[in-house]
Amino acid sequence: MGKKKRSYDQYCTVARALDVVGERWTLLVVRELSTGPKRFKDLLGGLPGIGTNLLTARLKALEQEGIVRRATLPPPAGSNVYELTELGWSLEPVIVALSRWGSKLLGAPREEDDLRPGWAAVAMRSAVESGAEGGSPGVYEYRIDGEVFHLRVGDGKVETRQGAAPDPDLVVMGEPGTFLAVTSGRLSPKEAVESGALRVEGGTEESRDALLARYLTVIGPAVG
Amino acid sequence: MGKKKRSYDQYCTVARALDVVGERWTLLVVRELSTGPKRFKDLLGGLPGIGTNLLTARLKALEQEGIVRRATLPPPAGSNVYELTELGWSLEPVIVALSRWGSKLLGAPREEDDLRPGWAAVAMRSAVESGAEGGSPGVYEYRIDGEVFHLRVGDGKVETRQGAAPDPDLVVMGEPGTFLAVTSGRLSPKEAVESGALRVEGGTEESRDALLARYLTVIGPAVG
DNA sequence: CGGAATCCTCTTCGATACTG
DNA sequence: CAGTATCGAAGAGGATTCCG
Repeated sequence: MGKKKRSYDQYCTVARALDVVGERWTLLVVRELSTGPKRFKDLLGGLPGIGTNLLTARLKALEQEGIVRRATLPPPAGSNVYELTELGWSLEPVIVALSRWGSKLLGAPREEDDLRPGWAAVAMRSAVESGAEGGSPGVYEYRIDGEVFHLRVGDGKVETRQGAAPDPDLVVMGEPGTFLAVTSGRLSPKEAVESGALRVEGGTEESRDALLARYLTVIGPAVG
Repeated sequence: MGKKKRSYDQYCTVARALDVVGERWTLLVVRELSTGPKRFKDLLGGLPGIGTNLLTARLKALEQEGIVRRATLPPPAGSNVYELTELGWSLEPVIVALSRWGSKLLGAPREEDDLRPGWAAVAMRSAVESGAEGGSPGVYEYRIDGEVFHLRVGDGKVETRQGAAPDPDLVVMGEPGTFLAVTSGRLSPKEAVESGALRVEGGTEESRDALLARYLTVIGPAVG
């Protein structure tokens, strides 16, 4: 019994995209994988509220569409993980556009809201000025509530990945909520640093201010 | 009886965006309005398969979120229409990103697919090179299967609207399928014009080639 | 014309329990 | 750890009806 997938049946680029990634949870799975490969369990942790059956179903569908692929991490890890294919990575602009738009709506956290460091990392990636994609190259490490990410800007590309950077220009530390307050425009990066809500390390003592200045030209509120 | 809206309950910019526009049909309603205000009946026509009850529900939700507003067209039309608010228009990058990604997936039309001129117009808008948003200003009129749209590029903005342009630089005519073949990269604009699948008018006989050349620098396949 | 409301069926979702 | 299985609840789809 081939369960025919539900489709809008419209010969339209937008509808076709939504046929594939428009179902509930699907783009959030892509969001989780947009910082790097993850195990089933990690995905569950980053998607509170999804059922195991639904996550399985979404991953299976995404694999079938060529957006996600299963892989085994090189030793010594050796874990089975899910990762984005090239087609999957090409959804980045969609995630970024949604994140930038969502920044406008993001007020203060609500009582019932969950919050994960990875979500802050995704928001910070979308806060990189699109004009900066050509210039202002650099590698910035984020330590958010114990989890580590890095943002790499250069060669016309911007990427955020889980894990430490080999040799970051700058390290920025803080709570997830602080990073999100910055991307949503409720807190300026400058203020955040001055108040100590964000701590900055890296470079020599003399170069730190210059590095920070450069970093501040790269990021900005995602709103706008 | 406040039916509490379903939410991901994540303090995340992407999840917040999807809380608001992630439901089935919602972004397609926005797509329809992205070429200008429309009456309920026109929306139904542009969204084959949606029920009147569901369209009503989506419009009501969008209105409540401040994305859509009801308006009355100035005389002599006087129709009651739905139009995007400023917040609604700011969803353009999301529609464009989805359209560009969907262009990769769009093969030949399937048996069961519907096809509307407006969908081709949306795809053509997303095919405008992002680099062109600063330069190459111009107004291009599309006549697609009897319906008229125009694309305006300039001042760092790109917009497609229903209706004729007052004084277009160029008029391009053709079937919806042809426009979509161009945006999906299966047919080069140059070939389309040379084969007569797209007809071009406007300018003087001497300036037409220059205009067309300029137009071709503005658009390109949305894929990529 | 421009919706809103109702009814019924089907699919999808969400939560939990269970298994290799 | 990585999923399957199951089942009640919610949402979607389609038709039809009602209302101003």
